[in-house]
This record gives sequence, C-alpha cells and structure tokens, in this order.
Amino acid sequence: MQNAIHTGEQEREDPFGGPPMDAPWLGLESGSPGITLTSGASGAAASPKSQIDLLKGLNPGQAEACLHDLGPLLILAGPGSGKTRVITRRIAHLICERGVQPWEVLALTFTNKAAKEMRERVEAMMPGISGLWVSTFHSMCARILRREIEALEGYTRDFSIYDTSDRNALLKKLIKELNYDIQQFRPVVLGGWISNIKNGMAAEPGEFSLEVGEGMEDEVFRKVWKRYEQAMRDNNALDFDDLLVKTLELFDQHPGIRDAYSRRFRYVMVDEYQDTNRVQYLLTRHLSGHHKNLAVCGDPDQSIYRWRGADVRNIMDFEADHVGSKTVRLEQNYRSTATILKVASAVIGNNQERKQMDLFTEGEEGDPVVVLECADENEEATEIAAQCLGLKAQGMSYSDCAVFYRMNFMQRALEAGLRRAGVPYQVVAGLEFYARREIRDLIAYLRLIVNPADDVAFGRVVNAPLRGVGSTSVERLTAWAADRRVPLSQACRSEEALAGIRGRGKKGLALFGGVLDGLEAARGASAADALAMVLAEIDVGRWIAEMDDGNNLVDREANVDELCASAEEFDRNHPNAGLAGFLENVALVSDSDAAAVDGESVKLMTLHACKGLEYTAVFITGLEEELLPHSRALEEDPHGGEEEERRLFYVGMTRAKERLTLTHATVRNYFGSERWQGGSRFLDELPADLVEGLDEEGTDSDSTGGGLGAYEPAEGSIELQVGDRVEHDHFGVGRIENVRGAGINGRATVAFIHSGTKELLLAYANLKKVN
DNA sequence: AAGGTCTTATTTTTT
DNA sequence: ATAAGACCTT
Repeated sequence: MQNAIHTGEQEREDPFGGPPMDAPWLGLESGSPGITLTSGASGAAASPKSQIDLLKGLNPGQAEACLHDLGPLLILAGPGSGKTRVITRRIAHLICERGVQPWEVLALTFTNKAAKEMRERVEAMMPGISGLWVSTFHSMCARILRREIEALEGYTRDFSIYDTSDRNALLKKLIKELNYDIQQFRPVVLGGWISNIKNGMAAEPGEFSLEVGEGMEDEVFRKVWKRYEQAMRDNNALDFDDLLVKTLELFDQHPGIRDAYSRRFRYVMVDEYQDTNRVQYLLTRHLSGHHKNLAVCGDPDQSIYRWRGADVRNIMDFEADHVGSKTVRLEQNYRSTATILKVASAVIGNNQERKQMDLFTEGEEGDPVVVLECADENEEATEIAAQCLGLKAQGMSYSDCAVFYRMNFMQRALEAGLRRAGVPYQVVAGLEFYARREIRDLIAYLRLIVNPADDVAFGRVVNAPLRGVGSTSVERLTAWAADRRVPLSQACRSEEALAGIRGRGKKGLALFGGVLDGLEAARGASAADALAMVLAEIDVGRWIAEMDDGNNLVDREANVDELCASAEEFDRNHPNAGLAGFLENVALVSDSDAAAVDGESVKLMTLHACKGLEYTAVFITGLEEELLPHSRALEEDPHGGEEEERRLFYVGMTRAKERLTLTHATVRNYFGSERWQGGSRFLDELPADLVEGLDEEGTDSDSTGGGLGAYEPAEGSIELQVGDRVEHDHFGVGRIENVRGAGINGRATVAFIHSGTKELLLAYANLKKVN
C-alpha cells in the first residue's frame, strides 16, 4: 500500500488535461512564462536530485515528514524547527522521486509572503519547474472562481473583489437606504458580524448581540445582511470571505467540479494549519477528498488568530478526524539559545489546551533573558534605544534587532526614543501602497472598466476629480437605477435618468458618462494601457491637487507613476492575464511583504506581525497586566483569552535567536491618562534561574521606588568615574563624561576621540579602562 | 458642496 | 491625546 506507484493514470481523468491551467497571473505558480524551459519540461524532467541530496542535513523527524507519501500527515512543528524546509523538500521529493507532476501538488498558505517564500525555495531546488500551485487560500479560490463562478447563479467571471473598506462603504449605503441610524448600526460592526458568520465563527446571527436596545438588532442585522448579499450579487462583487465561501458553495452544489479539482490535486499541503477557520477546513477537506493525501503543518502553541475565526480544533483534532493519519513532531529548534527556548517552553507550559512539545536545541546555553523595569514608556524606549546602540557597537547590525509590542499606540513612544538616540528604525506592516487614496481611485476606474456593475467603484470616482456630483445627485441616480435594476455606470449615461437631476450634478454625471464612454475601449486592453487611458480621460493635475490642497502633490504623483510601473511590470510578467488579472493581483497581493526587508534598521512591529520572523536580539515591551494579557482578551473569555495571550507572548519570545529582553513600565500613558499596572502575570512564570533582573518577590509588589528592579552587577563590569579614559572595541579610546544607573541599567556617556560622544550601556559596551 | 465643530472610540490583522 | 468620522452650518 505504502509503495503503490502512481504514474499518472489519473491524468486522463483530469478535466484540464494535465498541463498547467491558465495563465499564472497571480504569480501562484512557480515559473512564470518569462522563464525559459526546455520544451516539455516538467518536474519529472527537471534535474532530479538524488534522495540523499534531498534528505541532506535533515534530522530524523524532518526526514520522516519529508518522505511521507500517501495518506494524511500531521506535522507538529515547534518554532524554528525548519518546517518550511520540510514542506519544500517534501514537494521536491514527490516530484523528483515519486514521479508526481508539479500540477498535481497544491500548497496553501495564509499570506502572500509565505507563499512567495515557499515558491522561491521550491524553485531553487528545481529550477524551471512549472505548474505547481503554491498560493494563499484566497488566491486559489479567486483563481478557481474565475474559471467556474458562472456555475453559480448571478455572477460572471468579471466579478470585482471588495476589500474591507469597499464592504463597509457598501454597508453604509445600504443601512442608510434601509433608514437605520448609522450611529446605532455601524457598518464596521455589522460587517464584522457578517464576516464572522461567513467564517463559521457563529452559525446564527443571533449569537451576536448589539448593546443597543433589545430585540431590534437581530432583525436589523438580518435585513442588512440580506440586502448586502443582494447588493453584492447586483454589483457582481465578492468580498474576501466570499472568495472562500463561494468556492465552497460551488463545490457543494457541483460535485463534478469539486471532483475535478480533488482528482487533480493528488497532494495537498496546508501551512500554519492552526490558523485555519471553519471554511478553510472544509475547503481543504474537499480538495483532498479524492486522494486523501493531505499534509498539514502547524503549531497549536502559535495559534494567535482565534479572534478572527481561526479554530485550533482543526489541528488539535486532526488525528481523530483523519483515520490512519501519521503524526510527526519537529521538536528540535535551530533558532534560539537553550536559555531562550527553556524560558519560552516554561511559559507556554502553563497552557492547558495544547499538545505537549518537548523542544530542545543542540545550540549553546546563551545569555540569560533580561527583564527590565522602566519608569514609563519613554524610559522604556530610551532603554531599548540604548541597548540597540550597544548591540550595534558590539558588531551586531541594527537589522538584527526587533522590538515587539501588543498595541499599536505603543509604537509612538518607541519611535520617539529611537529617534532621540539616532537609531535607525522601520515599522513593519505600515500602510499599504494600495490603500492610498489616489491609488484606490485609479483602481476603482479600472474596476469599473472590467465590471460595469461595480457600484461601489462608481461611487468612489464619480466625483473624483470633482465634477460637482454630490450625495443628492448620486442618491437620485441610485433610486432611478434601483427601479430598473441597472448599474449606476449605465444609468448615468441615460438621458431619462439625468432628466430627474438638476444643475451641477446633472452636468457632472453627464461628464462622467462621457468619461466612461471613452473608457469602453479599455475593456480588453492590457493593465498598463487601460491605466494610461484612464489617466488620459481625467484631468490628473487637478485631481491630485484637489486631494489635500496640493500638499502631497509630489508624493501622490510619484505613487501614480509607481502604479503605472507596476502595471507595466505585471503585463510583462503575465502577458495573458489582462486587466482583470492585474486587479486580482492588486486586491489579493498586498504590498506589505516588500517592506519587511529594508536595510540597516531596527524593526518595530506588533506581536502578531512577528510571527514567522526571527531576529538575533528581540525586545518585547509592555509586559504589564491589562496590556500583555490584554484586558479585552480576558474579558471575552478569561481562560481562553489568557491562553491566547500567552501564546502571543510565546510567539514573540521564540523569535529571538540570542538575546531576549522583556520590558515593563511602572507607569504608562494610556490614551491621555496615566495608568499604573502591575507587571504581567507572565513575568511570574519565567524560570528565575534563567532570567536576569526579575524581581524575586513577584511583580505585583513594590518595586515602584527605584524602578530598576533587583539586579546583580553584570559579570565583569567595571567601576567607572567621570574623567576615566576607556577603550571600546569599535569606537576606540574616549573619556567618560557622565555615569548613571547601575547594574544592568548602568550606562556611561563617553566622548570618543574619533567617533564623537555616545551613551553606552555598560552591560553591553564592554569598555576597558586605559591609562 | 465645502468648511467648521462636535462626538466618538480607540487589541491584535490577512485576505 | 488624538484622529477619524458624523453632523451642522453656510
């Protein structure tokens, strides 16, 4: 059984005839048309690596997972255990050793970044490979729906993809139309509920309750929801959740289509399986339903997205759910020092709902984990900045350092502190390129070209640049269009519709109708050409100037140029994808992955954003009650909330390779008012013998006085006085100008002869006295 | 339809 | 503190 050979008999049953489907415009597939292949090259033809090669450097667990062939497989992968390596090697093994065709393999991830990384690594092993599906759930679904959606009632393959703000804009309009109070029934809240229900978090709308009035909210919600679904259909639009839900619907309603896909994908792999929600679980089941070769990989201890629908039970119950499944534990850690690993393991060990993992490393013990108590958030920032300077002076790069925080507002003080100290930093996961207004406007124009039914896109640009079309005119037009069940883009070109509208608005709508007429020719054009046509139709200069009194004129113009460049690049890389392909790419492939890899700077990010990353030195800030177990998380569900917060802390700690510093402030500025929170309960869970600077009596008590916590002077520290001459490894010889703090916090201001004046942390600077 | 004032809510975030 | 958004005025 285990040795059954699959040589492609199934290919004949494959409705797509075996070779790769469609143009890979999402970059889902490894190998774009730009890559030259020897004719007929497939994975099997790509230079086969010997089995020895593929298993080289793998530990027994990794090798076992890699060699697993048929049947369900659960890979429980601890942090830093090399799971991406295992997945990619397994793909290579299947293709090179087992004669599996690349297009028979489906690998699903959550983020584009993860998909990209996986694809690149597979490509590196098998250059020229083509046809493999490595993609996010959403991209895969979009791709399937582009092909198949017309099997569902009411949609065409030109559908638009609505992001969260499009969704909210539509809901706002609908709630108003239904004459409900927008304050009482906020679009974001209702939108959140709709999303939760679609993600399988709640079976019934009634499971959510509004804090306003009684009885009414459920009815309102149902009405709005129904109206929303109708409007989405009318607009030929899908929101992010719909991409998954509609695919599921498609599979449920059309078993033939489902079977075609599940036959095709002989091997299905899912990364970060602990983060899958109900819908993703079902999709995975369908897709792997025929061959049952489903391999999932994840770590229940790193599940931190329960609040947005992730259901840990998917991974916890995998074995019970898949009879005859095999489980492999990857417990050897290749990232952190033994000390960091032990501390992290000790903390996570306090969780009840988990699978026991015995993580170990063959690496060094390393330095103790450091806990720092700071007077307030500014001192915390100053402290971290000083330590970064110290690490830099020791020869570490700024880009080896990262600072994590629970909430975004904490970012400000940290930024200020780093700036004061002259430490270069970069915030990871900032605002996306596509979220900018000028970009969104242009995208809306493009969407309207592809999908004229997209009323949200219409509403976005009907008055951009300003054409004198206000809300009244749009409402009139909407009413007229709704009576006739016609999209706005069509209505505004109808004499009859415009007859009911007066003055400036009428003129503006007619003007806009002319623009749309002019853009008719862009249907079928390439992305770059279509964009050029849009820019030719509108008065670009005026449009940009209106946006913010011309203040960001240069920036916005540059962004427009960048969009043009990216459209051109897209056309080059995906000659057959067309405008629709570009729009899909824009909607689903956010730009945030590019930001992460940027030069010599300390990285700042939330604890959620740090997952999957690693840094030599990590600072986790705000280890305070209410903040690190966040009070809201505890309110919702005291036990589950605490465990999820602990996992979040665990994820943060396990990012650190060599140095881990945990900071907490006695006083913190919280939305204007000062608050004194005790140290986090998680601090009490740290093993005292591996931690430096921990207040032994526990964190709630005292320790407010000096604000320095208990400490022992760092080993090898020296007595310094103002005026002493010292030598530093990097900065050379200097003179002590000032000394303050003591122990782990001790630092000195040193005027170096060649490098100027610097403030150094004694614990890191390794200063030597010279005469 | 634009500009000014007032209210309001501020965990985490991908697609 | 602050920023985004809703409401009201002109």
